[in-house]
Formats: sequence, structure tokens, C-alpha cells
Amino acid sequence: MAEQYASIIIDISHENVDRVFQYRIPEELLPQIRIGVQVCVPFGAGNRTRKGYVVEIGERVDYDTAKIKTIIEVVSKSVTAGSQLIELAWWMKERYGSTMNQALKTVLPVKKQVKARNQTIVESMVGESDVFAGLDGARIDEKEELFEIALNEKQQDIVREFRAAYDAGDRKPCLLHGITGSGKTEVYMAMMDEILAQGRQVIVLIPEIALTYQTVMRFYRRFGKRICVMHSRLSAGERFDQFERAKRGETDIMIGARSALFTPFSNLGLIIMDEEHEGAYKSEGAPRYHAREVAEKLAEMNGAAFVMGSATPSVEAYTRAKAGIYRLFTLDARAGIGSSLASTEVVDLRGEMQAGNKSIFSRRLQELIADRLAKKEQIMLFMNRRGYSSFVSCRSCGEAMKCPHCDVTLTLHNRSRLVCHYCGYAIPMPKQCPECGSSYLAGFGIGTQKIEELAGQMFPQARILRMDLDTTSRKGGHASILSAFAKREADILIGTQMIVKGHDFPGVTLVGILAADVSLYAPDYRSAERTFQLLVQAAGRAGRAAQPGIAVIQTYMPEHYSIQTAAKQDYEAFFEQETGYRKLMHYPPSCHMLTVQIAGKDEELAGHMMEQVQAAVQRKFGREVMLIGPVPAPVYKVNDIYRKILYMKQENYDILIRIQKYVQERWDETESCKKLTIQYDFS
DNA sequence: AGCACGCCGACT
DNA sequence: GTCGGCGTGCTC
Repeated sequence: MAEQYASIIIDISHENVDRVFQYRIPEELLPQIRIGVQVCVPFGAGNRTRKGYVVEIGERVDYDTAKIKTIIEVVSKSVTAGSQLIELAWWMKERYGSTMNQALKTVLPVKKQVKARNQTIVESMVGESDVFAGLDGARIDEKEELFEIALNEKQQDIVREFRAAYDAGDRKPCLLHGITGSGKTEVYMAMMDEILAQGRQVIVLIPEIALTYQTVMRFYRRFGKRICVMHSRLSAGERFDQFERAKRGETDIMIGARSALFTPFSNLGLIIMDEEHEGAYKSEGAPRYHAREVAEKLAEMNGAAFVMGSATPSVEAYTRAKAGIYRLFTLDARAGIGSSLASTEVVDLRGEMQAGNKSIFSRRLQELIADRLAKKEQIMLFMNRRGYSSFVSCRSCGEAMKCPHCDVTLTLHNRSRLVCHYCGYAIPMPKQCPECGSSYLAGFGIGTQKIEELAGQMFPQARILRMDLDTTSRKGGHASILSAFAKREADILIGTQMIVKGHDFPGVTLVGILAADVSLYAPDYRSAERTFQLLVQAAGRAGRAAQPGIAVIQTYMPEHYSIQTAAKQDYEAFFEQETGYRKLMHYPPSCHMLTVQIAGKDEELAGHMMEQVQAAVQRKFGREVMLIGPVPAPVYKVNDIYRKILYMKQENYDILIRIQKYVQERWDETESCKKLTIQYDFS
């Protein structure tokens, strides 16, 4: 048998050595060396003994054989959490086509010195993060307390079935499809109790945007100091600290966004993934992993259970549930006593125009707002576009004000500044058109700022709050707005996406979705799905307490199935329609898709290289794969960087992985690769 | 991260 | 002449 070599990642957290080094495997160690084991090796000029992780084993070396050193020994401990994560990183590297470095950086917490903190985790979290600070006034509604006392029959059935499958060793992932307010969190908590009682640990994934003080407090009240929270506002050192705590067994529940998946628990027993459909579960960096897939893999590696939950599951997850790959649990009634789903009304904005109503508030919505104000009930108005006007153009020559660095129009803010939402470029609103000198410049389209102004004019007696990126970027802005609205210091809350996710306001009995179509026009195969999810979620904000709520959806496309099915809160009907569309268009999940993006300042070079890639794939895989493009990215230029895209569709994921590897190998050999960046995305 | 090599100022 | 400053660069 030929000589065996191991590729090893040295256990030093430093850029310069964050890559593999090859070592000879001595014959006597051969049976013990596996991917993921920790070994001792001589390293550096002084041949000091260092620990390292084996990430690859093979017969090939790409280094001077004479200089290759030999592994000293295998670190005696059994399968450590560390090696588990190395194995997971390896899987991610393979699955998402990243380098091992990138995968390891994602999976391993960055090591940084930090002073020891003696406060309890929740206390420190509340104290340090402005997202969570200042919400003390936010009232937690009583129905939650009720849930914690007893589960209803349907909830109990689910927990019982989950427990039975778990005890039988069945680890099929579970999808909990439960309408808003049906008590999914209580089911999660009961499942967590079962697993914790067996001495195993739990990871709870919650999308960053929903990771609020309220949410965390619910878990804290139930599980106390056993919980640990991980969120983006923590510094790298604090994150490292949290992970160390988990490794030492000082905590057994980790709650957090995506990255909480990489908590090094010694005996992970359950992963909960709330709001499974959320886009934030997909990573934007390399590797571009999806937390659902990684969680599934991690659960499998640990023999742990995996439970996802959503009121509007992603098409991908629901397809798998229907195919029997996931176990499907359904909660189709609201759990709170006297609480019911909001009734939904669709208003055709074309009809408003014909009736002479030029306002952005339909007659029906105006009537309902007035009614709620009179009754001292609260209102939420949702608009998916911030700023004042979506663009400004010259009435004389028709020229729209564009960002000089990006292919988008500038958005008017505060009637005085033009801002690029892609790169942040901002200029004062010009007095004259830069093209023709005319002074007839006017804003078109409506953003949250303008809605605030218009609502103020129409309902001068109303107290209005606005929440969007502009009002929350100030320190504590987010928390103080939510807190004020929760304390009923305002009657109307106007905002973007962020007001519909994860916040419960019992006083809200009317939700207005001012322009449901905005997200339908996005150049993305998921736009219908995203619109449906947003509408259902927004409607779910109305009438969470005893008073019945109404959601008003204003649209120019009342006949679109996303809007029709969302108005009826009929997930199944939406799913059927959407699945049909995806099949017809060969979009995921009926097909897998690999997206290659090449980006660079040199437009011509980027275009040329993308053509080369296209030609090479066509030549080698043309018969197996459906190629679309190259095309410019939906926003071609951002920050003076041009982006070209190539799409590939194929039912077999493995073929796409082979293509990606082929492209990467060819890419590394070219000269231009240093001046451009290439990125892969699988879906 | 460590540990070498390396090229300029004040010491036996 | 040479001891030693830590700036730059490599470690299988």
C-alpha cells in the first residue's frame, strides 16, 4: 500500500497558518487516523509540538516530500466537539463549494482575548445590547402565561408523537406547520423539556430580526440560567466566551441566529428552528450555507432530533414534508382563549383611482383607521419601502437621479437628501436638474416617510410612530420605538418589514398593507413566496388578543394567487399554485440551481471571463445541464463593481457540485482570477 | 502564533 | 568588529 498523507489544520487562530499542512501518517497510527481526529504534529522551524485537526487523507502530496514531517500521535480523547465541527465544516465545504478555510472560519468561533464576565448571560445581554435594552416597559401578554401552564390537546398530541418517535430512535426531521398564534413556542418548550431531562443539550435557532428581548424572556422564564444567547451584537470575544461556556457544560440551551448552530455541545439532543422560512437562515458569505440543511446534517451527526416550525413553511421544506422526508405536524387553531385569526380584505387600488381617490389610503382603510382611532385601538401600517419618495426625476427632460456608483435610482429622504440604498452614497437634493438645468424636479413613488406625513395630514389627532432603517439606526432607536408603541404611547405604527416580524402588540386590531405588490415584482423566483409569507405574517399581527382584528391588503393585482391565497390564509392553496409554477419553470425545489457570479471593477474583463466559464461548462456539461446566461445581475453595478451571473439548472445536485469544482479548478489557473471575485450559490 | 533571517545603532 | 533592536516572512 502506498504511503498515506494527512492534510492538517494547525490549531492556531491566525490568518497566515489558517490552511492545510500535509504530514506523513506513520503506519502504526494508520488505523486511528480519520477525518476530524485531533493529532499532535511538529510545526515550524523549532519543531514545537502543536495540535491540529485532520481534514483530509490521501496518497497525493503537493509539497516537497523531503520536507514533509510525520504525525507524532493521536490525541487520546474520544470524538470531541471540535472534531465534530471539523467534520461539519468539511461537509459544508463540499456541499457549498467553498474552501476549507472559509468553512472552518464559519464553524469555529474566532478566538479573542476577553475579560471574564461574572454577570449572568441574560443580564449581560440586556445590559449590553441596545436591541434589548429599554424594552422593560413592553408588556408580555397574559395568554403566554396561560400556555406555559398547560398545552392544549393538539399540542400535547404533537409532543407525545415527537417523544414516541424519539424513543424509538426515529430521527426523521419534523416540520411544525402552525398558524400565527397557535402556540408553536410552547410545543418547542415541551419538546426541549423531554430532551433536557435526558441530559442532552438543545440549540434554538431564531432569525436575527425576531431575536428580541420578548422572545428571549419567554425562554428565560421557563428555563432560567441554563440558557445562553448568541446574537450579532456580541463581539467576537463574547461569542467565543459563550461557546467556551457550552464546551465546559455550564449551559445546556443555546438560543441564537444561524451561527448558534456551531455551539460545541458534547451531547446535542435537539435542534429547534423557528420561522423556518426566513431568508436570514441563508448565509450571504462563503460558504453560502442554509441553516436548515446544516442543522439537518448536524442533527444526523449527533443522533439529535431536528424540529422546524413556521406558519408559512418554505416551499422547499413543505415539499420535503409532503414527500415524507420530514414528519409533518399541524396546528391549525389559535391557542389563546377567544383569540381568532384576523379577517382579511383585499382592496383593488385600480378601483380607488377610478373612484377619484388619489390618496394612498383606500376608502375602506381610511374608514377603518378612523374607527380604530375613535375606539382607542392601535393600527399598524406596513410599507415595504423606506425613505420619502422612491425616486426623483426631472419633469422637463425626464432624467431620473441615479447613483453614480450603482445601477439604481436615488431615494429621497426627509425631502432634502438623495440616498443610494445599495452603497449609502448621499447628496443634498439638487435645486436644478444636473442634465438640463430645469428646476422642475419631483419625487415619485411612496416610502415610509411620506406615509408618515400623509397619515399625519389625514388624521391630525393620531399619534404616529415610524420604524425603519432610518429611525432605528440611532442607538436604542429600535427598542424605544417598540417600547413606546407597546405602552400605547402611539396610535399608529408605520414601518417596513421589521414591524411585522416577531413583535406582538395586543392593542393592534387593524393592519394595513399599503402596497402588497412591491415584493411581487422582485426579479427572483421566490418573489411570490416571499409576498405570501409577508402578507400572512402582517395579517397575523392583527387581533392577537381578544378583540377581533382586520387586515387590509391594498394591491393593483388582486387576482394574483399570492394575494388571493394570503387573504384566505390558505397555505395549502398557495403551495399547490407555487409548486406548479416552480415545476413549469424548472425552479427549486423541482430542480436544483447553481448560480455563479463573477464580479470586478473591470467590466469588460468580468464579462469576458464569464463567457469563458459559460463556454467551458457548455463544452463539458452542455448535455447534462440547463444553462441560462450569462446575464448582468439584477442590479448590475454596485459600488462601482460589475456583476455577471450564470445560472445552471439540474435535478441532480451532485452534477452541479461537479460543475462547480470544475469551474473552480479552471478558475484558479487563470491570470485574471486575482482581479475578479467568483462566487457560487446552490439552491 | 512562534521562530528564523536580516539589516542598522551602541557596546566590549 | 559584534551584540542585539524587532521588521518581514515562513511554517508541511
